Amino acid sequence: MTLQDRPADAPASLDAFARRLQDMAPGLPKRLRQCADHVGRNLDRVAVSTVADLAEGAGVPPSAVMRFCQIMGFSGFSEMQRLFREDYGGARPDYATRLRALREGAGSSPGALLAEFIDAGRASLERLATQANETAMETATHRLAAGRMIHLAGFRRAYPVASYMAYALERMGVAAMLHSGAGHLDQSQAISADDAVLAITFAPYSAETVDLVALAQKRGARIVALTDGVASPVALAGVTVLTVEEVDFGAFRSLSATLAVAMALAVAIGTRRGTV
Amino acid sequence: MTLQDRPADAPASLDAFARRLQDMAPGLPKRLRQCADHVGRNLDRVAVSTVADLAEGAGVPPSAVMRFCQIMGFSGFSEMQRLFREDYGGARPDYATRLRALREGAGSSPGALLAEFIDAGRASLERLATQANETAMETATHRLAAGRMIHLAGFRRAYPVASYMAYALERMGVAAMLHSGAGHLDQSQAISADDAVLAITFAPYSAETVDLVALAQKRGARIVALTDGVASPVALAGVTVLTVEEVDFGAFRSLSATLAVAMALAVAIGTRRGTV
DNA sequence: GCCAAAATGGAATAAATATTCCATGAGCGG
DNA sequence: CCGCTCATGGAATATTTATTCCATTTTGGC
Repeated sequence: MTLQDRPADAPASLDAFARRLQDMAPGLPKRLRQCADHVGRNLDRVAVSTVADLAEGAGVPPSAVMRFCQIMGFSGFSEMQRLFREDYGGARPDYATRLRALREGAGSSPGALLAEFIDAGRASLERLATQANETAMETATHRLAAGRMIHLAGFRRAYPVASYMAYALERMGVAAMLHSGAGHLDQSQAISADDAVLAITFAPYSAETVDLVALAQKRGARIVALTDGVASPVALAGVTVLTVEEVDFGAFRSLSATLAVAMALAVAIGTRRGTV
Repeated sequence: MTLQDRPADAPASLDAFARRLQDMAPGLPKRLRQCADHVGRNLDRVAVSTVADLAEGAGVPPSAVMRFCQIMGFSGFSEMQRLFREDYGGARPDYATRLRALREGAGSSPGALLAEFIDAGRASLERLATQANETAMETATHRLAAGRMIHLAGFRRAYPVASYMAYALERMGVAAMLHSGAGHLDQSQAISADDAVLAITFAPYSAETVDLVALAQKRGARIVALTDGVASPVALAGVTVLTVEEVDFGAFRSLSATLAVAMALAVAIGTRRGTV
């Protein structure tokens, strides 16, 4: 790889750009490597930066940045920047502005609180997008779809998630049982080796859920856990673990990310079962 | 208002900018008015546009844009753009890139579905931020907090929202009753004139919720409805209506925005009751 | 309908920014 | 250690972009 052999074509999208960056970065000489690293870590600034800005950020002279643009397949910096400016979907500034306005209210005014919850929800979703483990979700889908029926366990703050999933699965004709704890009946006896269990729980983990997972494991059921990862007590051997980090606001957790995972699972299961 | 008397100081934030735009726009002559309108409707493009771009978009010559920048209090376009570029928190390109990558999978792969749900959730939250009615939320908070206890009604897909609210209110020591329909008991008899009712329902509106609201109205209870606005059957006389538009993905609705409103209400009520 | 004040458009100029080029230095194989 | 190739930095240049200025048009008051 030398500076002579540059790709003939420019990346046509930010994805293509990211891919090419990944491809080329390892074989690049020092200065160009610095450019690649800096650009990679500051993709959002490219649209609003000058050559000089980027050069300074990367600790290289402007001419190095120019060379970098060229080996990436662009005629120069301007062409590269055009890609970033066009693709830039926009941070919906109306949204941002409005959010600030809402937040201006007194600390406990409904508007200010709403702004916080909106922000927590959005942050959770964005984090989920970057952290989601597709492989784990594939595995989870297979295991849950393979069961005769699906047991849903989620109490306290996980209960809304479990109940929405129960609703979705029911709508798609997938047999599911929501373990609600209603009437203090011990529904866990219904779990058999043919079944699949989805346990949803977050710190502080409710004892009912942990017990239910232990029982299900003993019975030989397929188990998937939707939890917050860090040393979750349901992350036993043989359990497929899906982790979701939610952003809290005050004492209350946004459920946005958890719900997104739950719904994606539900629809994937429904599709796989061919019942939709 | 003439072009002579321009403000001495430049807005220091996008908020301040938006406020000033609002202030000044009405009294502006034709061309500058066009600039103001165009900029106001394209705040997200300012950071990545040139004077010529904006001028073309607004249908005015570049010099008009320059004058516009100056009457807004900036020394020129560059200074104004700097404000936009700095504030430009960024569309989290990692997030955007990752989302595209997820979506690349087959239509029903869990990853692709997850991307859709994440996007629907985020879109819902952003829309909520711009459309939320603070006054209505204030009113709703007062009415709900004033009741002896709060009845929560939400079935089918609204049930997760109602149940999370029940959880939150319980945690804050606010008396609340979740009308679950379990056991086919008619819990609605519990509603008295001293109470407040929060009805959560979306098209197709469940009959139970509509009936419950009608009964509560007859009993003289304070009623708040969290619904999707367009001719909702629970928007009766005397009912405080909070509208939330969710973005659907396929057959399933994101609950992100609805949950954000619900949680903001819950915490506002808890605070008002002084129990937190 | 005339006059003054304000607004406008476009061309001229200034400034910022991108891009090229080449002399120099570093690294590598023989 | 020499010679070759490739990488590098900086200065010179080209291009784009912002900004000013002023002649002309429009507007509003009398």
